[in-house]
Amino acid sequence: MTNQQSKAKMSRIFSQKVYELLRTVPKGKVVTYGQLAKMAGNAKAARAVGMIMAKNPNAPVVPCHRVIASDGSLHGYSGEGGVSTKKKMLLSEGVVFIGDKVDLSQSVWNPSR
DNA sequence: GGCCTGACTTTAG
DNA sequence: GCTAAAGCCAGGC
Repeated sequence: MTNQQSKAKMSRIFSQKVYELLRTVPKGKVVTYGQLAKMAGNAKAARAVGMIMAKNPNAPVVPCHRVIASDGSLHGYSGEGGVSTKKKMLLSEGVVFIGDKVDLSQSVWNPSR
């Protein structure tokens, strides 16, 4: 899938694309809202992405806990324990944390790889 | 069809 | 370095 997953996903709505992209994020890696938004089609739709995650209709199939802010800090988590649990899960997956933030230098997911 | 909300991001003070 | 405000987008009512 070197290319943009084809135009098949293009037909899908923004939220659907976000779910698909997030689902492709490997364990131990995280992605920022802005990154997801850009991959979904709109780099400025980071807010919309957050709202979609908040609704999280695909909770079990979408690792929403792998989505973090642009600076690596975690934000509201609708799950149990909130961001605390979110951070814990990421740590369990191998994500490197620096204090309360994620080490973007190592744990940020790159679609190129 | 229009207004409000929200898990964001960036720039300025 | 931290806090505050403005801007942009999609979804829900």
